[in-house]
Amino acid sequence: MSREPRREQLLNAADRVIQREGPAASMNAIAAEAGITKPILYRHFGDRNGLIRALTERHTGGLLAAVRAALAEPLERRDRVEHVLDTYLAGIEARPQVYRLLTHPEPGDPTGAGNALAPALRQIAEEITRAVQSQVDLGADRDLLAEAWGRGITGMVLAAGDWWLESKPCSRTRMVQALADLLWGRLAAAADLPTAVLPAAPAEPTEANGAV
Amino acid sequence: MSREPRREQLLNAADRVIQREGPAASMNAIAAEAGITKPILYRHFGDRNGLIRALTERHTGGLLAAVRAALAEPLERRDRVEHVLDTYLAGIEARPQVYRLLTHPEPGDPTGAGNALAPALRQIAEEITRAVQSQVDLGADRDLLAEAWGRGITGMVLAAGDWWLESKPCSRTRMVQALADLLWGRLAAAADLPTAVLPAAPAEPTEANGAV
DNA sequence: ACCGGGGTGTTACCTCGGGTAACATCGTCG
DNA sequence: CGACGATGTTACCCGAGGTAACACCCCGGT
Repeated sequence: MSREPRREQLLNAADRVIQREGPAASMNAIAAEAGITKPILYRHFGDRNGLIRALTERHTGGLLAAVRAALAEPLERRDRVEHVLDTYLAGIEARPQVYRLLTHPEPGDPTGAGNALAPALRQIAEEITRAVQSQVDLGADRDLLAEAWGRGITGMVLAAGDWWLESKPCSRTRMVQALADLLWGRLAAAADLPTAVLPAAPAEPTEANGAV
Repeated sequence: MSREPRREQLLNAADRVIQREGPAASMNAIAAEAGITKPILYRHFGDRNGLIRALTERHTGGLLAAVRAALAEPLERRDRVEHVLDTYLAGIEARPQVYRLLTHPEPGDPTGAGNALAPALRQIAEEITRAVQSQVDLGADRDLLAEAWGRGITGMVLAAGDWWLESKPCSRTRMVQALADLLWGRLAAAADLPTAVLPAAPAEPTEANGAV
C-alpha cells in the first residue's frame, strides 16, 4: 500500500480522536484509535506538529476556500460581509472540536513568536487583507489599514465566535448581524445613554458623528 | 517571614525568567531563578496554573485598571475609544513577554472549553461589555450586542496588537487610528474601488475537500 | 530462487516537565 | 521546652513527546 492512502487513514483516526477528546489528545491515544502504535505516526508526520499541520491543512482547505469565495461574492458590501461572517460561523459550528484545533495556536512553541492567530487563521486574515486592498478605496493608508484590519477582523470574529459557540446566546444570523453592525460603525452611530455613571459629566449632547 | 512577602519574591523571580525566556519557562527554571527548588513553588501556588494566574493577576491589575479608567474617561466617544486602544497597546508594548503570558491561553488545558480569550482578556472584554451597556443606547438588543462586541473588540485588539507588536509596521498612534477607524465604520463608509477585478490568487492546490 | 527495498508493524527505551512524598531545619510563641 | 508554621531539601512518580532496534511481508529484478 503506497504512503498516501495510509496517511489518510491515520488522519481520519486522528480526526475521530480529536473530535471526541479535544485538541489535547495524546499521540498514544491517536495511535490506539488507528489500531497501531506511536512510531508509525512519527514515521508519517515527523512530530506532533506535523500531524496537527496535516490535519489542519485538510480542514483549512474547506473553510479557507469558503471564506475566499464569500469574499469574492458579487454582493453589496454589507451583504458580502455578512456572508463572510456567516460562512465562518457556520464552519466552526459544524465541527467545534476540529475548529478549536485550527484556531488555537500550538501550545508549547518555544519560539516566543507572537501567535495570537494560528496559521489557519492567519491565512484567513491575509485573505481579508487582500480583499480589502482590492475592493475598498482607503486612500494613502491603504496597505497599513488593510493589514491591520485583516488581523483585527479575524481576531474579532475568532473571539466572538468562540464565545458564541461556547454559550449559544442567539441564532447564527443574529450573531452575524451583531458583528456586522459592529463593523458598520453602529458603535459610533448610536446615541449616548442619558445617565452615565460618570460623576460630573457635563451634559454635552454628543450626537453621532458620521464615519471618518 | 510571613507568606506574602515570600510570594512576592517568588513572583518577581518568575517574572524575570519569563521576561527572559518567554512564557514556556519551566517550573524548574523559575525555581532556580529564585534560588530554590520546585516543591516550594508548588506549596505557594498549587500548580503551574496557579503560578501563572498569580502572575497575571499582578500585571492584569495595572492593565485592567488602566483600561477601566480609560473607559470611564469623560471624553467624546471617539476620543475615549482611542484612549482605550492606546492604553492597551501601550501596556503590551511595555513588556511583550509578560504580555504574551497574559494574553495567550494556557497551552494544554484538558477542559475543552473555548479559550480564545485568556482570563485576563476576558476581564477586559467584560469591562468593555459593561461600558457599552451603560454608555451606549443600543435599543432592545442591548445585552446581546454589548456582550458580543465586548468579546469581539477584545479579540480584534488582541490579534491586531499581536501583529503590530511582532512587526512594528507603524507608530502606536497610527495603529490606534487604524483600529478606531475600523470600529468607526470606515469599512462601510469607504467607496468601492473602481476596477473590482477579482484577482483570485490561488496559492497551491491545497486539496479542498470537506465543504465545511 | 534469491534478495533487497519500501512498506507494515512491534517493544523498549530515553528525556523532560509537571507534580508529590518524606524528611530536615529554623524561628517564634505559648 | 514543645508545637507550630514557615523554610528548605532529595528523591521519586507519571505521562507525553520522541527515538532506536528489530521483525514481517510483499513485490519486482536479476
